[in-house]
Amino acid sequence: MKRLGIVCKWIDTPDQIESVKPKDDAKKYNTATTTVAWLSRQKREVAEERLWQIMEQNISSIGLLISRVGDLEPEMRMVRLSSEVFPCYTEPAWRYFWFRPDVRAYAEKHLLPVGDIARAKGVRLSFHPGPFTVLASDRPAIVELSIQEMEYHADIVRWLGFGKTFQDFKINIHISGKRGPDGVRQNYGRLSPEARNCLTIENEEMTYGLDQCLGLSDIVPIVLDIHHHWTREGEYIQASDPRISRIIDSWRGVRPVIHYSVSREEHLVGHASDRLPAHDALISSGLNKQKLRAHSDFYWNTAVNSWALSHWQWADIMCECKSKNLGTRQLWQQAKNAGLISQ
DNA sequence: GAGGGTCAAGTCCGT
DNA sequence: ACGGACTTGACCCTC
Repeated sequence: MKRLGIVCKWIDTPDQIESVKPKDDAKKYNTATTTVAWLSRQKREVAEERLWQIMEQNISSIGLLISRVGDLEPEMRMVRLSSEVFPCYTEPAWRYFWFRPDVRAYAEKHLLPVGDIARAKGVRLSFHPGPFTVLASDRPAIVELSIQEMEYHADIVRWLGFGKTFQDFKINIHISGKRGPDGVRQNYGRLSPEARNCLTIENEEMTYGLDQCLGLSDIVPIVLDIHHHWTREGEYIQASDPRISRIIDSWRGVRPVIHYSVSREEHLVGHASDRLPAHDALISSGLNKQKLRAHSDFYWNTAVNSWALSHWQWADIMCECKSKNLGTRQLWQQAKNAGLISQ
């Protein structure tokens, strides 16, 4: 099955890109969170009560989200879960809460049925820990926190009943740190088996591009972000490119996932929506890479969409647009119109 | 309820 | 030095 994925959030209308209001129906599909600052201002009892309530609410919301995604057309049954399922899990002041036996017992009991929904409905799941997760950092303390962050995600994966086989669930991060690919390689061995089963590495727009990521392809699958690659190299990489077969090999038989986003339309003033933007012309017109990085709300350029869909033959496509499921459906519709979806 | 300030964390680029 | 981009815009508080 070929899939297009949805990232982290469910919305019903474009105005919810900004924010989902408390009484919006979409609220129930999305995770709640809190802040360290707010928790620290409360009495311990109040703070713990809030964390417990968020735990219950978020287990419910990811269950509803996965279930809803599982009712979509088969080609859209893929969703990235927000990292905020259990907020402050790796925050030193509140970590103790999440390691309380009663909290873990609750998580274990109630997350497994959520994972069962995903398995029953064929929903492909993933996480994308935040940019603070830097296994290749040259600062040892950051590496420690990053391993904790990976293990936080791995705990949830395990409770959901995944992480048992290679890439039954994806936890994707960047290289990012000064130690580069070797830093990832060295710390890879410190991860739990479940975290290692899930780990993938994605190419960045600025620092570590596809070629450097491919240096890790013997231990970890490579997630190609085609927009990052375009931003960094100015190249519309083609499915026939030899590097693609190296990426496919890194997934060892599992269908790869790539990421697809497009630059914001307002940064490409007056650009036709049916032509591929020319990277060199944009840069020489004074647009910097910073501007090219920012993700659009919708998939406004049909030519870029067609190029992205040309990769669908070999990979599932995670749709990183601000309009979330609305943008995923937009791309799905273009795929259907192009005859890429049967019936 | 709306609006504005605040929010754990790394790393980079551009001003 | 600092804002903003990536990662999840949501929460909290005041009016």
